[in-house]
Parts: sequence; structure tokens; C-alpha cells
Amino acid sequence: MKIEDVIKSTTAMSLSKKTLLNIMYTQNIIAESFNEVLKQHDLSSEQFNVLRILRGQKGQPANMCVIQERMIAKTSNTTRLVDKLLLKGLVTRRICEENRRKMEILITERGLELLKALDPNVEKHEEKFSNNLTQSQLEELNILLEKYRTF
Amino acid sequence: MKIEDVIKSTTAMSLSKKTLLNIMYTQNIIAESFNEVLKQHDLSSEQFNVLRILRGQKGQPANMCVIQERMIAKTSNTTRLVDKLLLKGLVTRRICEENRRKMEILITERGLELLKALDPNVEKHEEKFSNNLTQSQLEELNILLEKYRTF
DNA sequence: ACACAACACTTGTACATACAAATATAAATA
DNA sequence: TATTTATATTTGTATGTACAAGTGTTGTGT
Repeated sequence: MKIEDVIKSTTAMSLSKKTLLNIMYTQNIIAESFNEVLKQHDLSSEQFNVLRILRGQKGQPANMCVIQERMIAKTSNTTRLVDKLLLKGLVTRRICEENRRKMEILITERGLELLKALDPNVEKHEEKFSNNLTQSQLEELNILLEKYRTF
Repeated sequence: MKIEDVIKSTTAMSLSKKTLLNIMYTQNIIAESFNEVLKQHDLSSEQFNVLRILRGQKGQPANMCVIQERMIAKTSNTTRLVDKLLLKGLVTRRICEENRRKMEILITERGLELLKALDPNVEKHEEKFSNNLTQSQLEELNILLEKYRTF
């Protein structure tokens, strides 16, 4: 479906605007699909993101700054996301003794199990969109997006 | 900046995942830039979107369904967005007499003036990102995104 | 040692989203 | 006509985001 049809635009629009809307809308479609995957496990995509980062630490605790800088949405409120994960028993949080300003966040066994259960569906979700493009088209898309961002 | 550096990824990831993250992140950058443009006028991007749709009606009232289906984020809560715009005097709302279930939303003179004042900045915002790509690269990007969405 | 800035994180408030349930009106059907 | 179904919109609750202000801890300069 062309982006013009998506927003039922009647008048012509510039290529710049069209491209921008196309990216915004595509992200929206991806996000909705991802939420669908996570819904059955009562997890938001942002909570999943935090868990994914913590698993990547491989046993090492992560403090709030580290989580923050690895998030895709850099302005997420990490404190509140971790609060929610704590309530669900998916992470632990304790004060870092070397620097009492910092927090040490760790993913629990239960958190790891949840991610493991989600893995196949997450992968399916990621590949679903790429299926209609060849490897070189995907590479081209990545290059174009990266260029688009650098102004 | 490559997407791997953005999320400080240490391990390799599939091209599918990389592409998906690239789109998500690019949207985030666009959204932040747009908020910057709107902030000085105390408008959120979603509120702007509603106003933009209403201007497109060219004097014809729009009901909630029409607004909803033209939004980029299809799950926005239109009622509350219109509530906010009403408080600011940027739109009017009245019950449609032909079908009392429907609402007739119209942009006010003040709303039109606000959009007019924003137009140059919005256009600058849209073109800022496209500047590093040629026309044919932009067209290619649009084609790839559209393909990416259709699975 | 003391004052002060910098850092790491939390909290408050307003706004927006996601989803389900509720309300009101119109259309369809028996 | 009465009942049911569909349509259009609103409302409630939980979650997340944006931004600014607040709290506690550490580092720096005098």
C-alpha cells in the first residue's frame, strides 16, 4: 500500500514529505506487529528492550546509564521501566557499593526464561518484513536510512 | 552513525534485525526533530497531525472516523487530541444533525494561522533529512519501504 | 576540611497510547 | 413496533514519553 493511500492524501506531496511519512508509518507497522508478539507475555516493547540489553550483559550488572544509552528510544524513562520489571520479578536492582549513586540491574533466571520463550517469535517478527526484499535490497535500505539520518 | 554504534551492540546481528532497528531508530530521530519544531508553539506532533488533516478538509467538517483513518498512527486517541485542541481554541466540535452519532470537527481561524506560521519550519524539517540523498535515492527508499511493509 | 559543581538516579506533571468497556444513536430484522 | 445489531464516539485504567525539578553521592578546588 502506497503511503498516499495510507493517509488518504488527495493532493500531491513533495518527495521529501513522502519519504518522511513513509518511514514514520513503516515504524508504526513494525511496532504494532511487535506489540502483538509481546502481548501474550504481558510485556511492552520497551520492557522487552531493557531485558534484551540486560541479557546482553552476560551476567554483568548494568547501571541505568548503560541501559539508557543502549535503548533505541533514547528518552525512555528507564527508572519506571525497571520498576515494572522488578514487580514482575524479571530483574533485580541494588545499589552499587563502589559508587553509591549507581544502580546494579541484573536480569533474573525468570527474565532469561521469558526471553528464551520469546526468541523464536521475535525472530519471526523480524524476518517477516524482510522476506520481500533480497539481501542486497536490505543492505541498500540500511545504507539509505543511515544517509538519511546524517544531515 | 551506524545502527550498531547507536545501540552499542557488541555482537553481530542479522540483516533483518539490523534493518528493523534502523527503521525504528530513524523514526525516533525524525520524531525528536519534529517535536523541536513544534515545541515553541506548544503543540504535540499528534495535535499537529489532527490540525493538518482538518486543514486538508478545506472548510468541510471532519468527523472522528475521518480524522482517525488519516492519522499516521492509526491507534491515536482522537477524542482526547481534539479535546486538547478545543481547549486551545484551534478547532470547534459540534454534533452532526444528519447523524447524531457523528461529530463535526472544524479548524478555526486561529488554527489555520498557527499552521501557516509553522509551515516554513515544517518544510525545513522535512527537507533537512532528504538533503543528503538524490531524487532517485529518495524514490528508491520509498519503494524499498513500501515493499518492506507488504508481507 | 569545606564549599560547590558534577554525576547518577528518581519523582512530578502533563500528554499520548493501548485496550477494553460503556454510551448513544441509527439501521436492520422479526 | 419492539428487539437486536451495527456504528460513532467517549471513558477508564495501565503504560510509556517529555521535560523539569529534586535527592543523594562523588569529585574538585581552595
